[in-house]
Amino acid sequence: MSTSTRRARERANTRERIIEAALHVLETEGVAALTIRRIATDVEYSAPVVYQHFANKDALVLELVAHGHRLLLSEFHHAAQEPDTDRRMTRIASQYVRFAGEHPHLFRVMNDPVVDADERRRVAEPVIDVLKELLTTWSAAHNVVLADLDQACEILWGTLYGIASLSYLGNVGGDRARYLAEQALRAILLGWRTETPANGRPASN
Amino acid sequence: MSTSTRRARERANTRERIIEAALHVLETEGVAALTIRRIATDVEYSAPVVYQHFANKDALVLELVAHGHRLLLSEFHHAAQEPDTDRRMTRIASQYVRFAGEHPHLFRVMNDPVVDADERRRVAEPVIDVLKELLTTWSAAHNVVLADLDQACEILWGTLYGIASLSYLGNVGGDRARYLAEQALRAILLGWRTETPANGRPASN
DNA sequence: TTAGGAAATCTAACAACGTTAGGAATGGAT
DNA sequence: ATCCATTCCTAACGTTGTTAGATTTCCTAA
Repeated sequence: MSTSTRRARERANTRERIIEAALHVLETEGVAALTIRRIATDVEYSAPVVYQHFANKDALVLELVAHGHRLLLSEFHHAAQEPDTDRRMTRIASQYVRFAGEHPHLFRVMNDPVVDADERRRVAEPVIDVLKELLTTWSAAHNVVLADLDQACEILWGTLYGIASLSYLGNVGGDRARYLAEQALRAILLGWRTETPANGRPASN
Repeated sequence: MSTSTRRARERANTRERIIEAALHVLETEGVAALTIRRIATDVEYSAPVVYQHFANKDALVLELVAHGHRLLLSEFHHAAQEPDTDRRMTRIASQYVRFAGEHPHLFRVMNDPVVDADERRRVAEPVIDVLKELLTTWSAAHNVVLADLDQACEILWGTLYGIASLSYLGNVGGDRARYLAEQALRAILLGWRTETPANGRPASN
């Protein structure tokens, strides 16, 4: 009995070590260096051992994607402590772009079509929920009635992703991208506020 | 003499056939099917022949990316014929997202980090120039003085790319993405207009 | 017309990849 | 001490991008 639990513990442990090794390779050397053999070497095993813990490479990468979203989520939670509703939004935007700049390779696999669309949406959900929550309190604070919260959130999410990609694809520098995200957010929010007259009629977005 | 020009013509011709075959494979079967051997087979040559026309696979893919941008540019030119300045902007936004939906695999390689960042920026330039031009006439028509045109353009470009990616990554449907892009554009432009008071003082974006 | 040489093309191979099969070692239970 | 399941490794398969070397094709020049 006790031996079987120990074995399970060891299994879970090496599984975790594989994920950590993969994450380290990805972050330090990029997606091209992320090979099964390389990971196996780093954890001092032969390549097939990896397949005892993950069905295939995509399943392992999915774990990295999930880790990335947890990381992003924690940074969002940190940024969400800002009391001012408006500054809170801009800080979220800035933080998202900063994340993309600080973890470019991770950011890449987090938005790579090779990982299944449903799985990707699933692991990204908590992050989007935070955005949705912040957007709700923001609209309440400004008496803005958004006709469709999901839609507004998707616009924000898409916009942030696009501008973050701008830097990650090398079109603009990281600092500028952060500034762009803040300005884009400001413009969008201002647009929504303007669409809602003082009497609080639902905006048509 | 005349034979050498004929040879050059034949060379250019097979080069073009390779590009067309590659484009066809990419659009119909996706990036995974785009292999050198497959392309060579389709043009009825052996694989090494491809390397007489392109230094490596990336150089060939870059040609597809350039083609994609030319295609996008022509659709932009078509959409830019809309006389109304505001509708022209929304049509551009809509058209961009539509392009991503109709050419998903092409859209993917057009924004793939495997192709060199400088080259990618270079082939995308004409498209961005159209966007910049449209943005200029729009701001003039509305007496909006944008402090930094490049920045405004980058925000637009990033936003459109982000929302197009939303559908291309499977987060939202194609029709909804097009609508989202229009709404995002509307909000941003409205935000910029609001930032510029009636007297035409430069907006702080 | 034919000998020579450049250009074009093919076959074969290399290294690296993801992945699987089959056997050897390990180690707790009877 | 024996058995059996788990763990692990070596070897291999098929595919990828890419290159070397041989072979064929075809124009040029004697």
